[in-house]
Amino acid sequence: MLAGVLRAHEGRLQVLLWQRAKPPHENRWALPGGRLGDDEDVERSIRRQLAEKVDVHKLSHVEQLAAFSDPGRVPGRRVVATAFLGLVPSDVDPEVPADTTWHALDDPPPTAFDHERITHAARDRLRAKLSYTNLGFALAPAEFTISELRRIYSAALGYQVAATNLQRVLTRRGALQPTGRTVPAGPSGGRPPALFRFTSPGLEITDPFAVFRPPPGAS
Amino acid sequence: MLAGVLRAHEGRLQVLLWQRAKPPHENRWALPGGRLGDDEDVERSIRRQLAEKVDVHKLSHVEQLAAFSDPGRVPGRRVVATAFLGLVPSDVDPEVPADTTWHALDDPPPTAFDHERITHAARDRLRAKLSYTNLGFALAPAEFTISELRRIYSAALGYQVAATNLQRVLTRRGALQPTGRTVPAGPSGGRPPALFRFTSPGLEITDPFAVFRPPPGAS
DNA sequence: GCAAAAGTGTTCGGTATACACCCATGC
DNA sequence: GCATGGGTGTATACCGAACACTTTTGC
Repeated sequence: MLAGVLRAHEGRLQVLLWQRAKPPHENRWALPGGRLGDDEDVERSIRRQLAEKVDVHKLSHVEQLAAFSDPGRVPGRRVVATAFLGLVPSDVDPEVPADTTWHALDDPPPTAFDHERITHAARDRLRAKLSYTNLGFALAPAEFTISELRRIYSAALGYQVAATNLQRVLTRRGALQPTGRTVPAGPSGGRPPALFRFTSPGLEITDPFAVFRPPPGAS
Repeated sequence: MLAGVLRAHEGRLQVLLWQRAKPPHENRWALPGGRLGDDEDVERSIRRQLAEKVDVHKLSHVEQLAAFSDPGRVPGRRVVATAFLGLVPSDVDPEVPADTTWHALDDPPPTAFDHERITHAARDRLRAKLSYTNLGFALAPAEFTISELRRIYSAALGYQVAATNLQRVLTRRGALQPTGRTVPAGPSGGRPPALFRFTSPGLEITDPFAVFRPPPGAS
């Protein structure tokens, strides 16, 4: 039970890590997680584990990645880890324990065990789903300007996306809604940006990439 | 450790099930699987388990689906199952034990535990990947006509796909290659069909559905 | 007025689909 | 020759990317 908890912050993607105080891999940085309890399924369990590091209510999305099971992944008796992707909106800065901090994904500290691989799996899942779902809602504040959203998507994807197309694509898919309100312009002037929100608070597939599509009438 | 082993057969999608001889869920049909050994990772383990039911060499593809962990999914002590999708080409008919047979997915027998849910997860994964990868290679024989491939895709997807578009899309993506050879026409005449093969023997993403694409120069 | 930032209109290229048409065989 | 199934050419619709242009503010 391990989670790669990610957020977009200051133009970069960050992952939540805690520093191990004891061997093995003393002082290395590890993903939060813990053992599965007898009366919970894996998703409930990882949310419980994460509650100790991040306020659960700050977690905007959690999903299962895969089981990591290489017999040599940790020293000693083999441990199978079910890995998760967790997301935190960019406008909340949850309280975290003293041993725990955010680290830029592109400048990682020394990590424990196979946790860097798991972090990469989390990042790759996020990037893929940003393209064909409305998963951006989990990284963005409840309301935001297109510029802010552009920064978030650019940080998460690792390259610049154009605000024009971002707005158009998400709007056409019905994922984005104007609130009708605007926000004052910045210090250097400019037109005051409009505020938008995501239409749905939950994960939806907005681009059913299905080629070989079923005939329009079919279910 | 459970696997939904699927194949396309006679226009339908089938799953490999064995009939339980003992309680719980006596006489119900279950997915093949078993316990994880200490010295193997989950993928190696499921291949070993499946070797008892299906000749491993007949398995054209295996991939992890997810962990199923509901505390009530099996009676008694909770068991976490890591589920897999397995695929068998349509031209091989592996020897299977006496208690084991293929069942049409759209006409399932009484199944044990949550195995029908897992079967559906396997089917959904297959359908999704047929659209944006070359995964068809795992369902098709090594060489095939477009008509045969059309039948396989139609069976797997659950609706009719047009041979014209199937050929064109897979060819444009570079997934399909003509062998240059043809096969005699059928009993009712007609032009002798050409034989094709898949370009790559392994899974490749042929349609990077990425919207918000990176600038062409980027990695 | 001018610079700056936001947002819209328009064009273009690529891809999937639909459908008409041509091809090669058995009888 | 004709029916049958295989394969190609062409037209259409849609979507995302790029870029020019307009709008609205601060100074």
